[in-house]
Formats: sequence, structure tokens, C-alpha cells
Amino acid sequence: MKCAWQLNDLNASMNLRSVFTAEQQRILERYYECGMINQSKSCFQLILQCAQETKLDFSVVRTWVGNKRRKLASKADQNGAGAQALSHQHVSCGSAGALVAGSVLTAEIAAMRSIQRGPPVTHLLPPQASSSSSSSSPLSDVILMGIYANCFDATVHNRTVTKSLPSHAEMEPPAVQRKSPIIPGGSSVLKCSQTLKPFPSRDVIAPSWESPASRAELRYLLTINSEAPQTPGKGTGQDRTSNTTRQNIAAQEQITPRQVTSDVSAPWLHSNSRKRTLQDRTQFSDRDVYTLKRYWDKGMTSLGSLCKEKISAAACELSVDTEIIKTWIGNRRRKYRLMGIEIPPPKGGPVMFPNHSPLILEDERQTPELGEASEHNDLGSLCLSDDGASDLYLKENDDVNDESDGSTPAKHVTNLFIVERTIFEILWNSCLNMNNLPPQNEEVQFLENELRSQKQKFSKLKSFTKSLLIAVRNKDRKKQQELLASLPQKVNEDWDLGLENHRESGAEMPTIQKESSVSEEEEDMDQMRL
DNA sequence: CCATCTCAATGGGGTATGGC
DNA sequence: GCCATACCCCATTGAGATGG
Repeated sequence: MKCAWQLNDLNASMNLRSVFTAEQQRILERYYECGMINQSKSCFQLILQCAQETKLDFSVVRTWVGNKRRKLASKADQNGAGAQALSHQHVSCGSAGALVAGSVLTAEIAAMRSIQRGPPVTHLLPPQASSSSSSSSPLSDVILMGIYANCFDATVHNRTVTKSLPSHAEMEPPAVQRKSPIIPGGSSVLKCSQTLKPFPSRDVIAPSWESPASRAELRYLLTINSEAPQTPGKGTGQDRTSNTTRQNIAAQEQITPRQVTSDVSAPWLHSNSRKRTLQDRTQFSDRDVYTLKRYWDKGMTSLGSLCKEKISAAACELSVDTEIIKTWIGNRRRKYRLMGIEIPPPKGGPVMFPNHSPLILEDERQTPELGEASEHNDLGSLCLSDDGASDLYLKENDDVNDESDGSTPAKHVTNLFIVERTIFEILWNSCLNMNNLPPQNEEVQFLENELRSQKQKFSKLKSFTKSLLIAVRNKDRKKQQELLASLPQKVNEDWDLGLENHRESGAEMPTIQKESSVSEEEEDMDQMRL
């Protein structure tokens, strides 16, 4: 493989594209013809296998698939064939698959089905999975049966297993000996699933071991199998499954395979909908989101290679696929744009946290979302909480922000005010929430710790801001400099960074101005004190 | 029960960039 | 210059949550 970013990782920047060898191209084409025709989860396994075979990165293969689709679509448009080109892929694949289905369904699969599943039209899929009307093909049953059976058996599987995409070998049903690669021939389960589907796109149920959320559910299944029965209520935050999903799974737990009957008519053969199984959707816990936001604040704001390390680290920390992280970033970017908040520039290199455990919030440690509050963009991150109050507050302060240069001390003072007020809101909301929660679970402890930390930081910031305001009002530059020198470490760093950026841009060391806005802020401050 | 909202997931368009 | 790759942006879908 000729990947520039691999040859020169240090200089890795955007758009260092791969150049596929003829062999890689051939393999890619082959996989495309065999069903790797979209970027959805339904093709994850194929993409993964293709990536393994071509020794390319998963995302590279995935991107190639997307571009390939576009290329074919544009060609089809030019030929006036419309969507026939793409559908031809489907149909040809599907019809061929239908023709070979009988032969592909090998004796070993049939044997596995009969051994593991009993009646041929029953399966172990969760009811919600079959609700998509797409998961009920007998073939899917074979696949999923194997997965679930394997998972129930895999006592060593836990959260750590999911840190990377599990290879198909790991999840392989013992009864099936898949040959790799499966595309050129051989009787693999995957080939069955792909070739049998006339529309192997959105509506096709993916081999579920590829879905991160499915893996989360599998983890849960493992948990409830290996441990004493748990109430499927509020989780510890380790799982990415929603309560509802857990309940569904728990309910499914009680359903024997014979109780769920699949739809023999296989509606996915006709459906063109994009309906997915419930477990497709990743559910981030509060702690996961908190972690993601920390990475975001550290510059994980781009999907490109610049943030590759951070994305990988975040994926590793949360035990999800990097694609999930990328999707989260993409959606967050969109959210920022919709709200008119400037997206922080991406920062390369690995992310460094003083302490990786979100449960331990030390005094010196930067407050989540606040640590880089003096950076112009992190303000948005800070205020982009999911509650409307903070967002509203951000809008209210737009005017103030617009008046500032972006790197002047006045801007920083403004930011500090906003930070202060937001902290106050957080504290207030936390207090409100705390009063309603029994102090017995992990999340409450987490909130307590965070509250304590926020209180301390709030107190420090408050006194600092007050002193700084006085100095600004008195135009006491010496005092200002003293105060800036005594800034808390993290804030100080950001301050220096801001000044440094300012110097780099050729600007002179700014003096604090904007007294009018400052006095307005002081009034706000007074109001807040009241 | 229904309407509404949030957000993960997905595909497609536009385009910058690098290799040939 | 052309083409392939990579990235960003956007619209859309649909599951789940929530409120009336």
C-alpha cells in the first residue's frame, strides 16, 4: 500500500490520499460487484474484509465505496440510464445470488441451523430487530444465530473486546469455517447474506457483529448472562444502549427462540425503506458525551486525518468504532453551524488529559468544557449544552462577543464572565438535580464530584474576575499583568496562547479597552452577585 | 396515542488536493 | 489536465424520548 500519511505520519495533513495498486483496485472492484456497494453498516463486514485483504484502512475502503457509487451514478446519468446502473448492481447481484442461493447454503450452514436453532423459521433476534421487517430472512437467522450463540459462549468477551472491530474470525460461529477472503468463492455465511439480497443496501440487515451498538447490546447480553439478573433500568453509563433497548433485550432474553417467528416472505426483498434495527443507533451515555466533549475541546473537531489520533483515542476510550466518533463529530459540527457557533479549528496530535477518568475531577484539572474557555471557539462548546438555557444565554451575549476583537483582554474578560455565568447555571442546575436524586448511584457521585470541582473553580474565577475588573476600570496595567500572571494554570495557558496568536498575526500587545462593555459586564456581575 | 424533538446514521454534492 | 481520493457540508431518515 502506498499511503502517504503512513510514510510520513508526522507531516500528516489533510488530503494525503492513498494510491491504490492494481491489485488493490482489483480487490475493491471485486468486493463492489459482490455487494460492497454502500457505506452503511450493512456493508461494514464486507468493507472490513476488503480492508483486511487490501491492507487498506477501513475508512479508505469506505470512502472508495462512496466515490465509486458517485462515479457509477454520474456515468449512469450521462448514459441516460438513471439509476439503472446502480440498480443493475443490485439486481445482478441479487438475481445471481438468488440463483446460487441454494448452492451457497451449504450443508454445514444447514447443519448449524438445524443444530443451533431448531425449527427453521425461528431465530434469536430481538423482537425489535425483526420489527424492521428486514431481519427475518432465514439466512439472517443463520448469521445472527451464530453471532448470538457465539457471544453467549464467549465468556471472555467484555467491553474490552469491542475496542476494535472484531474480526469475523472472532465472532465466527464455530460450526462455520469461513475462508478468507470470502468473495472469490467458498461457502461463507457472508457470501450467503450478500448474494441472496436483491437490494443489498439500506434495508439489508447487516451481520450484526459489525454494529457498534449491537456490540454494546451483545455486551449487555453477556452481562446478563454471566451475572445475576439485573434490572434493566438506568445503567452505569458503560453501556451505549438506551434503557428502552435494554428492556427490549431483557424482554427478548425471556423469549425462547421458538417464540419468535420470522416472516418467511422476507419483506426486505421488496422494501426500499431505510428502516434499521433498533440496535443500529448508538446511544451515548452522559459520560460518553462528556468524554467526547472533552476531546472536542481538545481539537477533535474534524473528521480528517488531522484528528485521526484523537478520534482513535476517543474510540478506544469509549470502546466504539472510530466511525461512530466521526459521526458524532459530524453531527456536532452541524449543530454548531445551525446555532451559528464557530467550529473550533482541529488540532493535530494526540490528546493529553491530566487524568482520563471522568470520575476523578482534581482541583488542578481543567473543568470539562471550561478548560479552554478563553479560546474563542470553546466558548461555543461550553455553552452548547443540551439545555436551552445555556444556548439562550449564548445568544444573549452575541452582541458582547461581536464587539470584541477575539483576542483582546476585553474579550477574555467577556469570556470569563460568560464562563462564570455558565458555571453558575451549571451549578444551579446541578443543585436542582441533586436535590431530586437519591445519592446512591455512580452518576450521582459523578455529579457530586463535578459539582464540588465546579464550585471551587467558580469561586476562583469569580474572585479573579472581580480583581481584574477593578484593575481594568482603574487602568492599572501593572495590576492587570499581575493578575494575568497569577491566572490558574490552564486559563493562563490559553491566555498565553491567545496573546501568542495575536502576536503572530502581527498585532501589538493589546491594552484592555472596551470600557463600556466592561461596565455592562460589571453590572451583570453585580446582578449575579445579588 | 399522537405530535414533536433530538440525534445517530447515511448518501450525495461540492471541492481541494495529489498522483499520473 | 484529468482522475482518484479525501474531506466537508447538507438533507434526509428513522429510532427513541418526551410532553400534552
